[in-house]
This record gives sequence, C-alpha cells and structure tokens, in this order.
Amino acid sequence: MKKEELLKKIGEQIRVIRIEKGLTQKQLAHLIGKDQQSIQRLEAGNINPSYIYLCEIANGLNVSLLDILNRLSA
Amino acid sequence: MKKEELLKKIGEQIRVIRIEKGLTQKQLAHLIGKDQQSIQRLEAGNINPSYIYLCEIANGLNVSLLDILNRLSA
DNA sequence: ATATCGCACAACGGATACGTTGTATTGAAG
DNA sequence: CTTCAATACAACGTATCCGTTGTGCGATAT
Repeated sequence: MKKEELLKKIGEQIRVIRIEKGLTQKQLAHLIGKDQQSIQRLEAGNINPSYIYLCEIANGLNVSLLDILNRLSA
Repeated sequence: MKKEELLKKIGEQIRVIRIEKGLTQKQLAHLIGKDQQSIQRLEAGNINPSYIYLCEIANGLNVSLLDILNRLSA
C-alpha cells in the first residue's frame, strides 16, 4: 500500500472519530497542546505523524491508538 | 505514560517479534530498505518512529501494526 | 591470534515534522 | 451587511528523524 494512501486513511479516520466526539480541530489541538493547523495537516494526510504524535491524538480523542487502527481495516 | 516509556515498550516488542521470526537486525533492515543501525535505535527506544516507518517494520516482520500494538498491552 | 557476526553508540547531513503566523473560504448568527 | 466560528492552505524556522559512516565490544570459530 502506498504511503500517501496510508496517511490519508488514518487522517480520515481521526477526523471521523473527532467529529463523533463533537470536537473541532481547534478544541482537539488545544487538548493536547498543539494548534489547529497541525490537526488540519494530519487529517488531510499531509504529514507522516510520529508514534508519540499518534498516541497524543488518541489521548485527546479519549480512545486508544489500537481503536483508531482497528477501525481502519473496517 | 511518558514518551520514553512508550518508545522503549514498542521497541522491545518489535525486537521480540523480530527474534521470534528468526531475523537479525541486519536482515530485517534489508527487507525494508534500511540499515542495521536504524533497527538498533528503534529497538532501543532512541527514536520516535513515524507511522509509515512502523508500517514498514510491521511489513518486514510479516505482521500487522495492529498485531504489534496489541501485544504491547499484554 | 585473528576473522567474523551480532549488536551498540556517536556524529554528520539531508529531509521532514510541527509550531507559528498570515490569509482565504464558507456558513451560521446578529 | 457585518461578525464570528470552523476549516483549509502556504511559508518560515526550529527541532527531529533517519540514512550513513565509523568505531567498539563480546562471543564464536578457524
């Protein structure tokens, strides 16, 4: 699977979960000490986030990283 | 959970799986177009690998990233 | 003794992530 | 119409990743 597709997919999944939780990009960003633009780039698949970054996102969304990845295959 | 602990844990888990598969650091590295030192730093928890990097590692180990993360909690 | 293999650590450089600022668009609210 | 919230994109600087080279150390074998 191509790199860009992987990044797009996980970005989209993060967006879905964020919206399910009723959060804006800005709110999620501030929950984990980042800013809105960072979340935007992540959701758009424009960056290749680090493991720690993904853990922080999962934390802000109040789910586990496993949950996020599990939902990718579904 | 602290960043260093997270990196150490996933590094150790990757090492366990690599050894289960009977691979050396060098062999795993070459399977995915990297070098032995990169694997060493990853396993030692000295780097914060990107999502794509983790996908490549999982690929080289012939498991899914989900498998690796699943075994972290166990 | 020396060669080889697996693993560890340090340093350098190019590439990239990510925080920040600035700006544009869209839609809802007043 | 104006205002504000939410999202998107671009550019810049700093920090970090990761590939690479070189070095070392222990274990095993010849």
